[in-house]
Amino acid sequence: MLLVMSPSAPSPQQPPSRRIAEELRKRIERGELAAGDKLPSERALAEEYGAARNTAREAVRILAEQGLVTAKHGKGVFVRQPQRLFRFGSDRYSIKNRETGLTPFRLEAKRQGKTARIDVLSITREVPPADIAERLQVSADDASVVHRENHYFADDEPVQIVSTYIRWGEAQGTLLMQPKSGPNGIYGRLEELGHVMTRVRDEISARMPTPHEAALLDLLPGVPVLEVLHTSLDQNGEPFEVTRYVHRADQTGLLYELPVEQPTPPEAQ
Amino acid sequence: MLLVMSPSAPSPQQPPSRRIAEELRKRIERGELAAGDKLPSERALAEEYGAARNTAREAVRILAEQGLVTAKHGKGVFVRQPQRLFRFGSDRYSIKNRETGLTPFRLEAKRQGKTARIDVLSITREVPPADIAERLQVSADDASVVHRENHYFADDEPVQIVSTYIRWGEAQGTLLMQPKSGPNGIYGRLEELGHVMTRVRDEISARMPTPHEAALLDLLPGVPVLEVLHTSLDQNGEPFEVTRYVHRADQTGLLYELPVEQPTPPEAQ
DNA sequence: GCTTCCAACTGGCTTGAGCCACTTACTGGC
DNA sequence: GCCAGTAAGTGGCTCAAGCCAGTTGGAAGC
Repeated sequence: MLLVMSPSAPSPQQPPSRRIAEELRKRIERGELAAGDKLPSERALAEEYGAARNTAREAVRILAEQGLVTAKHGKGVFVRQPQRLFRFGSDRYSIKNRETGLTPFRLEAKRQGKTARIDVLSITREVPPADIAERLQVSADDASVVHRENHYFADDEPVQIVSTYIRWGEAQGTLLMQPKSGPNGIYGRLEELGHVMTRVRDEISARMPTPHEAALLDLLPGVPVLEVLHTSLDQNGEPFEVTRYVHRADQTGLLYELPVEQPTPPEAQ
Repeated sequence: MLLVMSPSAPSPQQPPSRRIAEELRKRIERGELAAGDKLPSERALAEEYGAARNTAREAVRILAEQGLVTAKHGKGVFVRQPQRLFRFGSDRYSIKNRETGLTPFRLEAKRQGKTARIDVLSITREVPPADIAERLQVSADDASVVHRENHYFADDEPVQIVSTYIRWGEAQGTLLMQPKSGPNGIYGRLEELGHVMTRVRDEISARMPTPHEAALLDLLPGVPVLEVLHTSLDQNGEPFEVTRYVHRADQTGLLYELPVEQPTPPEAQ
């Protein structure tokens, strides 16, 4: 039983909304529509492609989901500007940076000519989330940690949400419970408690934001977040502090520079 | 002129589709709908909330965009399973791993009980993209590099797209132009050329996939990608190889473990 | 028992209509 | 000159209806 194919339609039959989205994507990639340019209105697109407005609208939604364009209510749809990434380097943990008296965030902001702002949202004793408890080696059933939540801004735009967890037993009654944690910040206090930051472990993942995070970070549709689960290890290899960073991925990136372990001579340590 | 507010509606007036999406999200977070469970059908949701099917459908779309649920044509909409992350550790560059004879990817796959497959897609001389040329310190106007494109699979599921760039001048006529690049892979050959990998620099960002990447990686809506731009530096601090990794973020993560630079004693080296 | 077919379910996508909210520029009054 | 008002344009969102395409399970035929 043979079916004769219609001689037309050599393409794999895409639905109209996707076809329109792809056409627009090509126009953007070819530079016919540059960053910042306004796309034709939904009604204009509909007419141009002989489709309903909803179909044109769906095409725009697809592009927005890909992070290519941004709609502004009452104004139009615009090609998104590729943002200069705010890089968080692995030297942000470097102790020598403390000598400047600036936190790594303020340092990086200054380097990029932006003003930094850090809001201390809360400092509370809490029951830790499971992943935190596991890494900090504390109980996930008791209020075994202190949680410091900070929000970071560059030029008054929210950039990252930072949640730091420290053992309650160590923080209790110290400056670690205060917004102003003293010289060299919390790492200064933790060092006084006998924890010298010797190694760090950063676990990195990416995902779409929760609605709560999207609101806090002022995120547009189609922008994921970078999540870094950071563990500080002291001179004995013991974890003494765990921090969860949630970055907006359209404005921030990470940079790790590290030495490569060379092969050990046979039989030697 | 005073307006008397209707005594109801204390909430900030969310549109129905978002309200439905939020209700469903709460049901999932409360565990009433567990991972793998099937949501009510679009038609059922519409009736339940007294809305049109399109509105219920929009609610489901919002959840899919957040990566919470996945629609399967003809079957239904299901709560997404949190996947065990395939972790790429910073020791993947460690030379001591070469002793096993396994590439880091095969090693990690074995550790997780999965079968690894690596497809060599192409090995071609090319004009490098601007970001690559800058990092490899070659011309972005000539065909100055060799581009090796590989696709990595775990249990036959695509996991990452890897594009490695090497200087054409060094690769020309060597095993670096061959799919089987000999003992210890390309790093073995590059070492013979006098480049001992001494430091690495990884630049990490997250974004939504292009349609092309989404197809290659078999990505569902609402799943971002992790992009790692990796530069290998030799004993002289010179870059000799740059690789772009594109990971699917729902199944992979990165792990960096590194020593913290201690403060240098004043005036000493 | 086996297979084939079909009905009823699922999501995928489009249509065309309508109302709302935000933005902009122009117009008219003062 | 200034300001208020308005009209026209934009996206945001919903509706009701319809057809298509996978999926599933049971009924009918062999």
